[in-house]
Amino acid sequence: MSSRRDAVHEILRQSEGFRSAQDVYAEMRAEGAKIGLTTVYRALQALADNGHVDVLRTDDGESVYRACASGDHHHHLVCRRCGRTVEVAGPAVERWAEAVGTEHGFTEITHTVEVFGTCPACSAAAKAG
Amino acid sequence: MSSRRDAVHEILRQSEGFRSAQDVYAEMRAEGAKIGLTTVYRALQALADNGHVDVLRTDDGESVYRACASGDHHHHLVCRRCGRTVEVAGPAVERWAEAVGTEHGFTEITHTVEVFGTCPACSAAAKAG
DNA sequence: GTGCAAGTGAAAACCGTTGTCAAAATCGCC
DNA sequence: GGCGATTTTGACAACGGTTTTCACTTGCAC
Repeated sequence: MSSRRDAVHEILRQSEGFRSAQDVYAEMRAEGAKIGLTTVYRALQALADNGHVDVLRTDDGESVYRACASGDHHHHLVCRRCGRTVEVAGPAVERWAEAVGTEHGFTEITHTVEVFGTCPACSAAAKAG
Repeated sequence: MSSRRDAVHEILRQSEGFRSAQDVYAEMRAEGAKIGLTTVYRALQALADNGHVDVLRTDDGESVYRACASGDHHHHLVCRRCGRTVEVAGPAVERWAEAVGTEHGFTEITHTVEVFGTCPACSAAAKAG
């Protein structure tokens, strides 16, 4: 229905890593798209609600979004320099989280797991520079 | 040196779970302490920098702080209702994160892992209510 | 007491995000 | 195609947590 939402989704699909709302907005405007910041936020929220994109919070409280290949539950290995992201599955971690929770009598266990590092390209660049 | 910072630290020590800066500030004022919000923020940042308290971000972007018993690396099992927190160690998770990173050629691997659930008291209360 | 560095806090600035509301686009129906 | 109803859009204002600013106070050395 909404071409704007699709446009936002498309930007994320073309991105290697997580992008912030402001970032997506800036890129769309730079490409000449006529879109408002409000609409970008709404599109991202809607996409996140439908599970079409993954959301996480950066250390400084910004929400960042990514169109992930897998719709299933998975985690991310994110380069802290360039933001490039690899989707990773971790059955062991899922089990561990569940076990830790039930062990203490907790129910309805959920968890957040993110792995950060410096990707090969960036560590090479750092060494060269 | 600063008695204010100690006071802030003390509030956290007496708390069961993570507390927000505003929350700590409100409590101190309620107790009659003469302190400014600015100072609370500064104290919390300093404590976090020195590793005396752990920090994490809530889903709505607020920073929350906790004085943890262990100075070592550990994770948290947090009740999503009352905020009560249990410190948990997860050697398996540490290894998994490291392995996932190196497997993709990433270096300087770090990770964030938090487990959320409903604690026994809160799930009992929910059932009763 | 004097001088200086560090600490403090009220108020303002900041910044990402969310709400408001009128204009514009789209849909359903004839 | 025409037309009213509904949805979407976006400029702008508000919001809320955090950070900065800056003048004032406090503690310490001399």
